[in-house]
Amino acid sequence: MTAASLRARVRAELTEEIKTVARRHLATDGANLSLRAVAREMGMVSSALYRYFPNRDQLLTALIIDAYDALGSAAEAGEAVVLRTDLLGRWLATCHAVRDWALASPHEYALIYGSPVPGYRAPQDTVPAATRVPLIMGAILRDAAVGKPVPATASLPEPLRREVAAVRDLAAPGTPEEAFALGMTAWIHLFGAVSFEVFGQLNNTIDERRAFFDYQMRTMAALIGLDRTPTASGVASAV
Amino acid sequence: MTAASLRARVRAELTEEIKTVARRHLATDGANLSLRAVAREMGMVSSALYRYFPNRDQLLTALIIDAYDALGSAAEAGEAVVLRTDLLGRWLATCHAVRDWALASPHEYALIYGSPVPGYRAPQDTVPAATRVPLIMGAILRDAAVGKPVPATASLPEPLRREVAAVRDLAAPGTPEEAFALGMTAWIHLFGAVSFEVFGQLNNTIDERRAFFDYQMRTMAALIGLDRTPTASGVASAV
DNA sequence: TGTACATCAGTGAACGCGCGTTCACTGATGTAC
DNA sequence: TGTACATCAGTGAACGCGCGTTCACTGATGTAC
Repeated sequence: MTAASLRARVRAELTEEIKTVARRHLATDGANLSLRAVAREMGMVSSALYRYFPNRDQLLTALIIDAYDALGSAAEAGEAVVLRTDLLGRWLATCHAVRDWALASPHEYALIYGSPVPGYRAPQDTVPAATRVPLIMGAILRDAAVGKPVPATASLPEPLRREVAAVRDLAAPGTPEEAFALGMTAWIHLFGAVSFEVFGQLNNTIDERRAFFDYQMRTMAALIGLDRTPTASGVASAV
Repeated sequence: MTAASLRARVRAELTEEIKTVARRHLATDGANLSLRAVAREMGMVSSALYRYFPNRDQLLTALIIDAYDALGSAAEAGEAVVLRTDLLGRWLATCHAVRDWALASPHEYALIYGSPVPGYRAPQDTVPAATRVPLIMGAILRDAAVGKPVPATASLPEPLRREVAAVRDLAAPGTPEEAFALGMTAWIHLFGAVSFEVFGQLNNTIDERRAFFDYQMRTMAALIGLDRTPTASGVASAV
């Protein structure tokens, strides 16, 4: 390792540390994170942070991308462990991994799925990280669609059907629009259920959070026609 | 009207005006609303606001209660117009009223269904206003349940079943747990779908927002077994 | 009805904080010859 | 290998703001006798 790469390495480590400290501050300050507080905690003068991030918004953007990536990795890891033929298991594993991550990192979850930060506009760089969870679900949908009839659904008016088809082509090519539209509904439900729980809407109502979530995800799985395929023996339990 | 009640009346009007101005400021400041900015816009000195609200948190609380009430009124008004026997129509009318209100008042919506405000803890006074929408849905569920068999659902483990039953007793007494659990799922989906749209998760994905929402709500309505009852002729269109 | 007193709304100054960002600078680390 | 120069990280002061809340006060409105 040359001396030059040592400096680069220190820089990379400090950049990571700034983000770690900032992540912790999300808990107290929410999205109106204080650069000065972060600098203080790092034992630096506030202006020093400008060597690492050009301004507050870009630090926020970095945190957002990291959050999407952490969530995506957690979901991918959870899903990867399940037998490929166990579609229901893969589905539930994905959903529970999303929920588990959100409960463990509620403020990062709020950053990406909560109310938009006033005055902040997320740049396009967040997109690839943000699509990781939808892509997992798309893959499951595609596997589920092979050799199945087109499901009966509520009607999809023509312009909507075209938009659904466009998304389908990215996430689950070959899947019928009807099946994919149900899949998008389940995807929205997943985040709706997690947000409800993480943001406190279930307080004083349901304490059996995990069971309730599992019930909902199974309900949606049934809606999109997932089940444990009987040809696979010794199916891994996903939950 | 006596002179005393005149003073009281002016006070009530100013209290309303403060809230109206504060509501407008939610758009720029989000939940970290500035009292000084509100006072400035009212042409008052900031300390004068303390004659009307003891502190910033209580002003926020008042805004939250008002938001829940506005949403509740909108939903009740939308639903009330539909023929009582048209259960699907009542359901869709409620859902669309919620969505319409949220799109018209996105920052107030964020205040009540977005990420929690760091450092703010909502007091119990918000509860009655917050339950208005669930109560409408409960009434529809109850009407839908009469004379129908218990629906088949994913399993409800015993402790969860008991909690669902407790909520059911408040919102839709007499409804089977299975039907009510599906109803709660649909309720969560409603707010999940609205949040997704209002918080921008559908950007660059689906532009046919209303059609997509309608599709989803119909899908959930089918899940809980709602349909237009054939005995009612001349059913009012809810959407 | 008139007057003395109490209530209340709004003022203005102050306390004690906070913030993001810029800028000229020092001194250490790395590079090229 | 040694030296001159360039790059870079971090400092500290400053700019120009912002904030919630308290407090003693003035003057108008309302109440009781």
